[in-house]
Amino acid sequence: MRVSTRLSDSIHLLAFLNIYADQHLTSDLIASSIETSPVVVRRLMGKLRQAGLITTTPGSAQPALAKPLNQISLLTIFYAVEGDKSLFAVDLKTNPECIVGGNIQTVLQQYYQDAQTAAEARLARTSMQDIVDNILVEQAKKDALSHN
Amino acid sequence: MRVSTRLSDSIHLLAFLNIYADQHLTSDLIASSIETSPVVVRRLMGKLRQAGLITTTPGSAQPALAKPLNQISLLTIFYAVEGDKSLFAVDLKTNPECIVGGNIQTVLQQYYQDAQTAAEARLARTSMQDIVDNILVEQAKKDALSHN
DNA sequence: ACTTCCTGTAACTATATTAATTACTGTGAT
DNA sequence: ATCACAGTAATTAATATAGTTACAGGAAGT
Repeated sequence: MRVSTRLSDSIHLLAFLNIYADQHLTSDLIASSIETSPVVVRRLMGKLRQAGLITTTPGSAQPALAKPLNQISLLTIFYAVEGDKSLFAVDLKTNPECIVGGNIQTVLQQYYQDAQTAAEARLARTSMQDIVDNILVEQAKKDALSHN
Repeated sequence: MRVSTRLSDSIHLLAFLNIYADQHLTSDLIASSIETSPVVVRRLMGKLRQAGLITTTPGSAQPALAKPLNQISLLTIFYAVEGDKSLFAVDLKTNPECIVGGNIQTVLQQYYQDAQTAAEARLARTSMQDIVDNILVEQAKKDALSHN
C-alpha cells in the first residue's frame, strides 16, 4: 500500500494553525501548504478535533489549537490519526500445527511491542512547541543565507 | 497498501531452520509453516543469503543458518529484508513557498530518525536465540496444559 | 430571507506497496 | 537421464492510503 503521511500532515497542519493564526484559515489555504486536497485536510481536522487537539466551527473557517503548543506531543497526534497502529506487523496467518507457526505470533508480539514503545517514548518527548521552534530556526537560516 | 510481514516471516523462517534442522527443508515445507507460497520463501531466503545470515544450495534443499542464533539480531534481519525503510514517513510533497511547508520535512526527519533509532536499538537487543527460546517455552506451556 | 463561503462526510476512484501466482532456467542427486 | 528442487523474472491480486466528487447544512453578510 501507499505509506501513510497522516502523522506528518497532521503535524504540518497544527504548526500551520499556530504560525498563521492571524490568517483566514480555510481548509483550502491549509491544503495549499500541505499540497493535498481540502477534503483530506478536513478529514485530518476531524480526527484532531475528536482527540481534543483543535476546535473547529462548522461552516466557518476558524480552526484553532485547543491547547498550548507545549502540551501537544507528537505521540498524542500519532494516536489521534493512526490509532493503535503497529509499526511492525505480526503475520497472523501461520500454521498452528507447527511449533514455530503455532507460537511465533505470541512471541513476536511482545518484542514488537517493546520496540514500538521505545519509539513512542521518543515521540512523547517532542511537543509541537519543539516543531514550531525548529521550523522557525530553519527558516531563519534560509533568510540569513539569502541576505549575503 | 498491504502491510509488510517480511520481518515476521523471515524470523519465522530462521527459527524454522534451527528447530527443524534435521528435516528435508524444501521451500515447500517452510512455506507450509508460514502459510505462504514457496516462491515467497525462496525470495526471503535470497535476501537473507545476501545478508550473510543463511547458506543455500541451488537445486538442493539444504538451507542452513550461517551463524549461531545468538549472533543474529532482529535488527540485522530487519535491514536484510526491509532495507532502510522508514517507520514514519515524511510527506515529501509540501509547498516550499510556505514557512511550514518549506521547512517541516527537515525538522520531522530528525525527530523521526530519533524515534526509529530507539525502536531499532530494541530490535538489536533481541537475538534469534531469544526468539527460539521463547517459542519453545510457549510450546511447553501448551504441552503442560494438554496433559491435565 | 437570500446568497455566499465554508465545514463535515459519505461514496467512489486512483495510486502504491505488498504478497501470490505463473512460468521458466539451471543445478544436484539418484 | 530423470526428478526434485532453488533461483528469479514477470504478471496478477489484494489492500491501505490519498485524492476526487458530491452534497447536506451551518455562519455571516447583505
